[in-house]
Amino acid sequence: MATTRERARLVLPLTDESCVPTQGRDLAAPEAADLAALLKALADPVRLRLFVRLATSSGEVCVCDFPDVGVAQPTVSHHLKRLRDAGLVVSERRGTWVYYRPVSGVLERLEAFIAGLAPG
Amino acid sequence: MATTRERARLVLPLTDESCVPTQGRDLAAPEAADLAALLKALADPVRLRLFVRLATSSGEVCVCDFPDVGVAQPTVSHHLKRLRDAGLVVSERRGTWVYYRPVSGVLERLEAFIAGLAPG
DNA sequence: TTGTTGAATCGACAGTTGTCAATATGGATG
DNA sequence: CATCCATATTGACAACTGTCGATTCAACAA
Repeated sequence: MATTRERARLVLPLTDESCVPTQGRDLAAPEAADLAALLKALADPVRLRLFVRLATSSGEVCVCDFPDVGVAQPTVSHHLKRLRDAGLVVSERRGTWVYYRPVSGVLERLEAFIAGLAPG
Repeated sequence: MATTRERARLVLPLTDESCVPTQGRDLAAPEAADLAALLKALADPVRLRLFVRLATSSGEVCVCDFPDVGVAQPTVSHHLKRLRDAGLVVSERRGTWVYYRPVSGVLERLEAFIAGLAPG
C-alpha cells in the first residue's frame, strides 16, 4: 500500500504549496524505545527532584538525605526503584542506611541526544 | 514533625558512616512539574520519533511526510496533539495539509537543564 | 452540489502509573 | 533474645495513557 505522501507525489505537481518531502533525521524504533524509557523515568516531578539532588551531589546521597518531596515513604521507595530499573541510579546498603548514586554516562547520553536536536 | 534526617542528626554522631547531609541542588516543585511535563511529552517512542523528525527538519513538516511509526492515523493525531499541548510544536493548516514545526526555545531549555546536571 | 481525501475528534477498551496503608526485611542495639 | 529504626515490598485503588474503529470536519475536485 502506498503511503499518503507517495500517493500525493504521484498525483500532485511539486509546487511550494504541495506536500513535498523535507529532510530530517529518522529515529529508529529500537533507539526510540530506549530513549523514551529513559525520558519516562525522569518524566515525573517527584523522580525529577530526587534525581536532580542525586545528580548534583558529589558522590552519593543517603535516602534519609533527600529533600522532602511531599509524598509518603513507600512512594519515595517506589520512585527510587523506577530510577534504578531505568539504569539511571544504583543503590548500596551500608549499615542502617541506603545510599544512591547516579550511573555515569547515562545522563551524558541523554544530553548528547537532546543537543543533537537543537541546532536543527 | 522532624524529618528522618533531622532525627538522625539529633541522635547520631557525625562520622563518615553516618547519614550526613551532602550538598546538591534542590529543584523547586513548580519547576519540577514544569520540566516533568516537558519530559513526559517526549517520553513515548512514537512521539519521540515524530518530534525528532520535526526538530531535525529545516522549517516545517507536513503530517503526510512523517515517517511510518507503526500506528494508525488517529493515534498519530493524538500524539501530535500531546506535543502541541506541551508547547513543543505548533501546527498550521495550509490548504489540504497540516504543517507542524517545533517551537523555538523549548528544546533549548530542556537541553540547558540536562547539561546543568551532567558536570556535578 | 456531490464525492474524495487529509487530519482531527469521539468513544471505548486494556494496560500502565502514582499513591498510600499495612506489612515485611535488614541491620543495629539493648 | 526482643526492640527499634530505615528502607523495601505488597495490595489495592483511582487516574491517566496508548491504541484503534467509527465518525466528523476542512479543503479541494468534478
